[in-house]
Amino acid sequence: MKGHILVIAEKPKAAEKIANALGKPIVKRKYGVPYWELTNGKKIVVVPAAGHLFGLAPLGKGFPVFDYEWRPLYEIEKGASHTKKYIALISSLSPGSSLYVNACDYDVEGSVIGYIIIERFGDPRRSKRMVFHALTPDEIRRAWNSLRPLDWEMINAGLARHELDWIWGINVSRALMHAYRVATGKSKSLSAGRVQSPTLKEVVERELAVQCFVPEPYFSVSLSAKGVSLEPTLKFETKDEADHFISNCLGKVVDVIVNDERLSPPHPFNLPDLQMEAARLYGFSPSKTQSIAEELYLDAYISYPRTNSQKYPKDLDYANILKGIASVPQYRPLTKALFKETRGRFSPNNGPKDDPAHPAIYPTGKPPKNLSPDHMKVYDLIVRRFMATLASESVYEVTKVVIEVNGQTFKAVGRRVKWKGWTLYYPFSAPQEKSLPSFTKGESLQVKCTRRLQYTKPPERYTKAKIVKWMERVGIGTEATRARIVETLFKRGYLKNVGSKVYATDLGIGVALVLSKFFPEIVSVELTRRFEEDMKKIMMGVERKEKIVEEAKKFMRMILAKYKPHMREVGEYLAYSLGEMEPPGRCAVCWRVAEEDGLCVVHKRARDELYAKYPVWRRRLGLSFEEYLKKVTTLKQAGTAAKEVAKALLSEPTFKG
DNA sequence: GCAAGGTC
Ligand SMILES: [Zn+2]
Repeated sequence: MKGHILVIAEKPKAAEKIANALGKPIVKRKYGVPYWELTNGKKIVVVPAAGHLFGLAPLGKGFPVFDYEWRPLYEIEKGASHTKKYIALISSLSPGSSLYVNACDYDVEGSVIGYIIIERFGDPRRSKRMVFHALTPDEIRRAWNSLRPLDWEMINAGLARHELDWIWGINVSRALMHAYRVATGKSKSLSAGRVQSPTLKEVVERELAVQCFVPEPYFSVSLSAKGVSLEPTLKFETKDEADHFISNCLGKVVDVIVNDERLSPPHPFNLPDLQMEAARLYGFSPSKTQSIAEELYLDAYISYPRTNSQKYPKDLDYANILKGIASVPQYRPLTKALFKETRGRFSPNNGPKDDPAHPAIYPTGKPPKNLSPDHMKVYDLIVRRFMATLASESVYEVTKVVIEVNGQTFKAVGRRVKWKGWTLYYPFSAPQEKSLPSFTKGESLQVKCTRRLQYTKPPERYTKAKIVKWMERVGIGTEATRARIVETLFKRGYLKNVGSKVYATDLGIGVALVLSKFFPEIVSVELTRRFEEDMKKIMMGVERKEKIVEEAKKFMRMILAKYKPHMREVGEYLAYSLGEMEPPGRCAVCWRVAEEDGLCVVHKRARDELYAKYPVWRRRLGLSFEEYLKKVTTLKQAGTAAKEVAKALLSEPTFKG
């Protein structure tokens, strides 16, 4: 066969590794993009993509819209101008190729990235799929020697994912924007989607739970002996019950147990864990941590960061990486200790989580140079975590003193380090040490009992990092997209930050309510499960992509037909949420539109909570309803909406007279 | 102008 073989990689770094594994390449440049040429029996040209180079775009204007086509990303997306040079390079090197090899990551998106390129500039009939599970020389050569036919099942599953997300996202977004325009004559960027809308709903639900929260009173009794607090703290419903307990506070030490507690090293970092730790320790937002990690990766300090894996690659050269790390003075004592305790035999504490295309995050060993303080913080987390995953268990001597008071057992716990193990390298999640005074088995002692009137706390608000973690837990979005989608919700004005805490705005609450009513599917994580099942069917060959997409269009037409008569009503509701229009029937407490009993959704929920919690307060504290409402208005634990309703009720004639 | 998904 004449002509060269064109190998298409997903990104420049992968292209370079593939070329180096297949022979002795010469690196060339065209349009500012590197590519690699080599001879291995035949002439091989390895070219990089930069992720997706093409995307779906509508054919024609209007709403609803069901016609679309694949177009170059730089034509349809702001901020994608860099893709132009990659497309130019690939289109210029494609003619005359005898074979096209899709060597993108082995997942559905990689299959789509390579396929669209081949379909545009090459020929699917003269194409192969290269399947590798790590970018190591051996694995790449193995994959090269067993090229597979084009993977139509994965391609079609991936194309279906793109089309389904587009059909749902674009149409429901336009449904919101058109409603707003019908009502106000103005235009505004509003959006909805399979991933962002369930996330918005979750944060809005938390917002309402906090705003409407009415605490419950209880009496706590905390115990201490010899100045050490005992666990657990007791909770009583009434003062009498608590007083009954503290009337006799004589304790007896029934046991003193000394045990070794062994703590396993942490798992290797995947992106969500890194984002969580950087947020916990340094207050970094997930998108900030991600962009720093991406820059460290592009400068070759760390491996690929957009991964869910908690497993290092099989034949990673740990010793070599550690030698590189040792060139930084502050790490040298640590690498030395690690070589000593492992005797150079490294076995990481790999975790359970996997990724179809990339291993866990690890440092490459390249000595850091001129890193900004923030880059250094993320780099430091990655290096220390890497060493900790290779280190031994840490061992604590744990002393448990069991004390009986009034027939109930309590304990005081002391903790002392016996062997630091992994906490030497990664001290950020080491348990606190605590020393105890001496207790003797059989000893009688006076226990100090303190009774306090306390109030239950509202649920905690999300931080950006916790939202990303929630998305991961319920299985929506990917490592590459979660942080960005959270930022999108902020950009739309649906969410805002107060300090590090996330609040839903009135617009966010309004959009979530509208979507829940008219497009309940899009605010549910179940839509993602349905997409996944559809993709599985396509991959197994039991269903055709065309049929799945047609069904989605049919369903969308149906729900949009039901929605259309309500457009003005929805648009006005959004305008009320933005404070741009005055609702005809206002909430008795705020400016929102009244839904029921003269109250908006928020204040109605707060009122229901107030009525539901009163019996508890009457029983426990013997308060009248009026006394209860007055008390609620003074509590910091109570939500703002709950306080507002309590004040409104107090100003009613019943209480005034 | 809107999604979610890649990656610079
Ligand atoms: Zn209200």
